[in-house]
Amino acid sequence: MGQAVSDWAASAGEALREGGYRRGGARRAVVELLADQHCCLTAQEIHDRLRATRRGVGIASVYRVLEQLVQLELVQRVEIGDGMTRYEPVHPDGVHHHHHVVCDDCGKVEAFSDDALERAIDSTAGRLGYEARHEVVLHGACADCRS
Amino acid sequence: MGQAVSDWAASAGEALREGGYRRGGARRAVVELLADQHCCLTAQEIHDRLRATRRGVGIASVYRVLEQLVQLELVQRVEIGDGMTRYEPVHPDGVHHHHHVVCDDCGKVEAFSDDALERAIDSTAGRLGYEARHEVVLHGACADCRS
DNA sequence: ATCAGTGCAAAACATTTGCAGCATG
DNA sequence: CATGCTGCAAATGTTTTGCACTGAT
Repeated sequence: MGQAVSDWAASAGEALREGGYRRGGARRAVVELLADQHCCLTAQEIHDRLRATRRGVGIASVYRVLEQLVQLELVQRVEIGDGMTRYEPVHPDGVHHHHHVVCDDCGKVEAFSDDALERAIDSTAGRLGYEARHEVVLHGACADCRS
Repeated sequence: MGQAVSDWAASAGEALREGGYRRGGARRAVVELLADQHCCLTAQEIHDRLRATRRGVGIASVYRVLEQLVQLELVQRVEIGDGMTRYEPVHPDGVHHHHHVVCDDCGKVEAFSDDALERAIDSTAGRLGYEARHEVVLHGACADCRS
């Protein structure tokens, strides 16, 4: 995982530089935090973690940086239906590509991946004439909540 | 389509009656509007259409009725990543079950369905121990926006 | 030095809730 | 005629924006 993490931080840094962005403190802090994540975080969670571990970053800057990263396709939005948008790094070449299962009782979010599902989605997207990124969200009750 | 539409309105009416709900004007208006839809609408769109075509229904009532219908599993929420929740009727036995493709340029939302994709999702959900409802959203650029 | 980047506070939205009056069963 | 339903307005929670100041190049 260390490899992919630093890969992402490196690509992100390069893309930002090429985009003409400066390496301000807030942007760097958000990128570094995201590089350590493998699953999605809300803007508020990012804000809280940054306040806890290093110089705090204003929530407005968190949103601004996330928006820029989404535009550069370095980060993708994930919506699981609880009114808050989550964000997670997108690794090049689909590495670490995954989807999410949400427990509608306790709100827990887990990641999963499945090759057969990916193939089915690719073939469907092709049929529709979209070469597209995609998002699958499963909703149900997790093992803990069913017991 | 006429068949499924009236089926849904009928099931909805019955479920609401059994749930002990009264047939107030706002609830009836929202159910009737939804019965004519095959794809998802935002609360605001529902509010606007009701104001245009019949006695207006307060936006608060629109949200209240939608919440009740979601609880009764007559309606499901759809999140396509633009900050607004959409709602669409759920037909019994998975009839008319579908997913959504969103054009990230113009915002157009289209429905699609694909049996192979459904089978892949069912099998994946089973493997994860979730018997779950699911939602697939494809994001890309539509034919119009690419030309 | 310049101009992008940042934090704060205020604004803008989507959604929810309190409440007093209305209407269904 | 009692209680659920409704609309309005206010509250809430998330995300965006205005603005003056800071800091990277």
